[in-house]
Amino acid sequence: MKIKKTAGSPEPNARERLLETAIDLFAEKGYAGTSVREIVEQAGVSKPVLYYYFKSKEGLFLAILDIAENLQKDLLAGVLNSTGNVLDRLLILYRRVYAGIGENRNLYKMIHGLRSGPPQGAPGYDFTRYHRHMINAIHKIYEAGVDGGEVKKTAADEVAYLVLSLIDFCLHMDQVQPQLSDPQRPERLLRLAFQGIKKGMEN
Amino acid sequence: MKIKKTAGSPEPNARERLLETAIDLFAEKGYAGTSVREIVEQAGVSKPVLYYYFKSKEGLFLAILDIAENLQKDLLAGVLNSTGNVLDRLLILYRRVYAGIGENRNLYKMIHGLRSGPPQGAPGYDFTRYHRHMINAIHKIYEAGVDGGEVKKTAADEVAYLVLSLIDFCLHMDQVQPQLSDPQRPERLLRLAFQGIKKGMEN
DNA sequence: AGAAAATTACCTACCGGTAGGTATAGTATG
DNA sequence: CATACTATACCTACCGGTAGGTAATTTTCT
Repeated sequence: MKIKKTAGSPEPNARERLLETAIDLFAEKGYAGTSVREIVEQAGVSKPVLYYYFKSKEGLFLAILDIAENLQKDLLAGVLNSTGNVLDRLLILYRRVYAGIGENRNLYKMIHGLRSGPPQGAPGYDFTRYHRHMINAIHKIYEAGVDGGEVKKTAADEVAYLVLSLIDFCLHMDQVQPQLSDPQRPERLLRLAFQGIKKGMEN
Repeated sequence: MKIKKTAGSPEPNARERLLETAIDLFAEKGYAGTSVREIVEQAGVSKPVLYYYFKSKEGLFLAILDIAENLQKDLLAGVLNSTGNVLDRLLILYRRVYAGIGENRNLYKMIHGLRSGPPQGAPGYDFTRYHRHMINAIHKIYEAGVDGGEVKKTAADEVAYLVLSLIDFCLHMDQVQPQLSDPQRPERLLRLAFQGIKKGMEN
């Protein structure tokens, strides 16, 4: 009983290749800017194969987004298992996210582009979910710090926005201006935000 | 005789209408997602009119970006004429930017989408210029504060990134999740960043 | 066990429709 | 009459999607 076809079969199957190729192309040129012809050509399959596995260009697109959301869910679940003080845990959050993005660069790039840009003819999809998941995670970490008396009790919401804003910004920089990017910057900005900018706050 | 447009011609001319319509559509659906047919139809002109004033879809696109950059240049020049302490001037910066965006919502939306997303088949254009202009302005404001002994001397660059990150983030929210947006948030976040998050930093 | 039927996984060739862009012929005004 | 502007009609290339077929595997029936 064969497990798969021709036991060797080292190359990923057509479905897998289509997903990977589509992620790359959508990330690079956007949804409307990428034709199914390009995708199937670069994936080395024929057009109906795409329509066989996903039933349309939109179906392929949505399958990719499904993968992405599961990745984020798993990642954040892992982060929330961490222990330590607020700053440490926020840094863990950032590092894991950063590492996750490094492993799926183009997937993140694609999401990022669609999250902040026009739909480009792509099917309706609520991209704010990724944002909400992040805010929720930061909120939980911060609340643990409030309970432990480590950080100010006030304005947990505001802090979540502040933290996410600088993480988001650094990831954005990394994406858009990699030559100016610096993986250490979020850590510095987080410390800066913790200590305050004003003179006399040197701690 | 045909009653076309009478001498007065109070309505914006075709060129103007094309620009406005294109901004709206590019903002809403992206560059690749918008066809020249849609643009000319909605602008109430025929296709060759577009090719007469701008010589291609790309030409129209670049003309819009030219307008946008001049708007930003003028706005930042005005902000740098302001006086006061660092926080006040940063708030002025934010408020002017926010007001400017309010007056040209779709123009900003279009830039924002292209700045953080894939080119969508749009002609090459360095969108990082907008970012650089902002960083420069914040930097100048902050340096004035350092000279006046108002803020920490260290890490002027980092502060510029911190400030821009939260302004950017709030504008992004305003764009992407207006229901969660709050024009007052940047002001609160700026104050929070100035004072620090850590307990004992209450000022 | 072995033939028949169904399912899986892919192909070539082509569809109607629309994309960006243009050739040509006007009209209005200085 | 020349320049600026606008309309009709049309071009080719490419778009997303499909019709119809096939080779190979798996399932069902006897």
